[in-house]
Amino acid sequence: MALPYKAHDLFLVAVDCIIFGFDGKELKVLLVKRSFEPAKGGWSLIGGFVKKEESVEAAAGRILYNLTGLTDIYMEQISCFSNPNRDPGGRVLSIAFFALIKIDDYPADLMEQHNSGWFPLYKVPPLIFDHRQMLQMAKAGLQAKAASHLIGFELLPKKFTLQQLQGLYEAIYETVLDKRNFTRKILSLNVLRKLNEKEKESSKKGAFYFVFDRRKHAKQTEKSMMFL
Amino acid sequence: MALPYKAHDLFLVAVDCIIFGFDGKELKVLLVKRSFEPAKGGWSLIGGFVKKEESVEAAAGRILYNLTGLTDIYMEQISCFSNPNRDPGGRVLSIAFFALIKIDDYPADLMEQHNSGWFPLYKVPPLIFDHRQMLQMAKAGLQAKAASHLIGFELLPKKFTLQQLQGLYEAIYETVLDKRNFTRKILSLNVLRKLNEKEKESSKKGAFYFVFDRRKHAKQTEKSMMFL
DNA sequence: GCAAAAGTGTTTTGTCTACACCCATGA
DNA sequence: TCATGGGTGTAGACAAAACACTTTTGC
Repeated sequence: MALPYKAHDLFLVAVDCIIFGFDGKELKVLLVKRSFEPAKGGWSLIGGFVKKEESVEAAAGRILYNLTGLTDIYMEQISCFSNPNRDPGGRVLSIAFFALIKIDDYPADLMEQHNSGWFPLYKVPPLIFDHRQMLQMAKAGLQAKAASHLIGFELLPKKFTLQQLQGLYEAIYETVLDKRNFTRKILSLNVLRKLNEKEKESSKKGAFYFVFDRRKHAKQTEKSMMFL
Repeated sequence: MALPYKAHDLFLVAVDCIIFGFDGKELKVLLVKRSFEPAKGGWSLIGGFVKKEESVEAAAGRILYNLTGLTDIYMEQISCFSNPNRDPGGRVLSIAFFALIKIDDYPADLMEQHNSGWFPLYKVPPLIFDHRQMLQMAKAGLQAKAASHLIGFELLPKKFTLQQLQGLYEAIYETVLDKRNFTRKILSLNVLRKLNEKEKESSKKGAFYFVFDRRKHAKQTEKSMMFL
């Protein structure tokens, strides 16, 4: 069969991933030092080219796996970036994704190996191409999503204290929340299970651990998570 | 200079536009009968291929202009659709946009010329490829955006009555709103200007026209528009 | 015994919801 | 004069915001 779409322009298509992590205090983004031209040596989002036989989602998953060794990473498409001059190396479209990982799941040896590093959002170095803009949109997308869906847990260890959870939301929204109001609200969502175990690092008294309970969550109709 | 990105796969890239219109009663989407293979004769979103020297936004604008003769159409990127089998005619990525137009701005003669037609959202015929899925996402995107931004006015004529405006939000959210609560809320946003002129078609008494006042709007901090 | 973080309730405020009648007009 | 849609206010329920002290325990 003759291909019906002759005579149209062809594009290289990349994906770039804004990988967020949370260290208990700050929201951070994972960047790599680019190892090839153009813009070799510049700080860059994690990216790569899409292959013909895969979707862009599959490509993002593959690239994240290659970098981190992790599968089933929470991921969401942000936008297609397509300014004709965005990449001096060629005519490349890029589909940006944000991804949420538990910061401890990304082993330090891989960080060295890939020349990558975590940067707090307010200390991000100059980025190549339009990656700064991608980061801005990813941050906005994360805020929007977290306002209505319980995605925060993707950024926390399996068990966490309420104060860590509150700190995460404070980091995402760059705001300060009232401890009592936050506790009441999050518990009223009925998606947490309290463990009989305390985190004793950061205080003498110790704070109870909680886990996100998917069973409970499935039973809830999603309430607003707007903490602002 | 040698191109640094050799040996990566190339893609055709299309844009598809979900064009919404509002006739005073129903939210509608503009579809065309496809005039070429594959899927010739099937109902399709309005689309076309992206050219090398333009962004996807520019491509969408060009395609909308070619179809409607309109410029400065409100438009928002939804998502990239990239399933390898989505288009039997070739390996085509598509970037979906939703677009909002004032339904009367699209002249009837152009509709005939392009074999296009307006369909209420609950009476959409089977669509080609993944266009149904695009439409679903566009609808969700419209609802999400309209909840926090005053984009509804893009779908209404310059002057409109409060009942038309309410009808629009009811159509977008597929719900029924209380007239008094709606009136109070929308007027409290302080973005409308009441005209000294009445619409007398649909009632004996006549309903005052309002216009969206961009000056007032600029002075407001965007409040929630959630009417649900 | 004291420093440091954990945990816990009440009051006030504002917002959302539900609800029904009179008005102006053209036919 | 009557049928039609236009326009308007209030009370109750609920949710959000503000706010401070006691508890635990390792040092």
